[in-house]
Amino acid sequence: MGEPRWLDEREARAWRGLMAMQVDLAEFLDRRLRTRCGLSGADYEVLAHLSETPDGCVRPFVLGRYLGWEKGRLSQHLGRMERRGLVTRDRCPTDQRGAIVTLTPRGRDLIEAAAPQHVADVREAVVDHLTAAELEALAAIGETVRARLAALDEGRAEP
Amino acid sequence: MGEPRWLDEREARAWRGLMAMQVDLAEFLDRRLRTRCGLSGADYEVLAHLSETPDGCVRPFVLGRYLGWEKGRLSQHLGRMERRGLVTRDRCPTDQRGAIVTLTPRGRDLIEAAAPQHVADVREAVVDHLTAAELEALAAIGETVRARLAALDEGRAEP
DNA sequence: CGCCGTTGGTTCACACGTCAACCAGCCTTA
DNA sequence: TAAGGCTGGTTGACGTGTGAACCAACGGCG
Repeated sequence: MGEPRWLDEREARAWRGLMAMQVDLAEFLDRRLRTRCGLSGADYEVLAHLSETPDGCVRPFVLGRYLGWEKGRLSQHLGRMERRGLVTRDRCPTDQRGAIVTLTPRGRDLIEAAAPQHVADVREAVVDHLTAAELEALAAIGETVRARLAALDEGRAEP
Repeated sequence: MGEPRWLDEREARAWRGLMAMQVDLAEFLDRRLRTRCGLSGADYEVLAHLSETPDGCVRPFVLGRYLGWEKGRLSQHLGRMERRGLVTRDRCPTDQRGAIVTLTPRGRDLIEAAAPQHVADVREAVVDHLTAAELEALAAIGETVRARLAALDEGRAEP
């Protein structure tokens, strides 16, 4: 490998901007969600997906694939959410190994109260303050980067 | 409050792009750092800052302010890094309360090996695949959003 | 049918972040 | 100089993420 190619001024500005924004943004959204709705970001994602299914129930492995979570994490998180009365877990009738997660009324109330709040937060912090061109750029950048990351991960799956 | 203003197609694409990129990117960079250098992202930040000081030592509270970390977190993290031989902690001679963190030779070796790797990862994943205009947009977006967040936090500090 | 690899989930040990309580040393000020 | 607030730092309880070990049920194949 040759000598390192450090970032130039423009590149460093963009990179620092991205990283700093990312940290602050995550902290802001999480804090809002936590203090106004009593939900963590993770809770929100789970409830949001659950509330979008026709009958408010999913197989955990489907949820896991959708969220991109490891199964251990999902299992533990669902356990905590169950203890708090946000979801229930029952044995799946058609596959005796597995479970089926269902949104409780309380869970549904919470997510339905949280969702508009959350969108408002997103607007307040980001979306409403960017130009159409910037929104476009953001989407394009996101897609480019994710494509790169997917390509880089390619050579990692199979030995 | 009125009815929620959901995101339209363009806004949702930008938002999802940003969120997904953020998650994947953090995971990628952390994994690279972890597997190639044996460092977590947090380790890297600490070591990087430490290695930039003239004599490789800092007061923890300075480090904490720079990184934006709570002091409890910093204290515990430094404890773990000390156990791993990356830094040492001694009593500060001029302020008997406090400590002074110093980079060990091993810590310096690690960060000096990790830094070029990390920059290469950043290039590989992001910087080298964006246009100059996109880099500019990213920096501008980051600044806009951080300014918004700072303004929103304004009304939170004093009761 | 019975074996065996795969799949869905749980659990454990550990690393990490947050928050609040706590302590010792500093600094002002009466 | 003693009192009291502030500051730098540690600790502990708790919630959360990661990785591996583990278990039971499914499903294909001899």
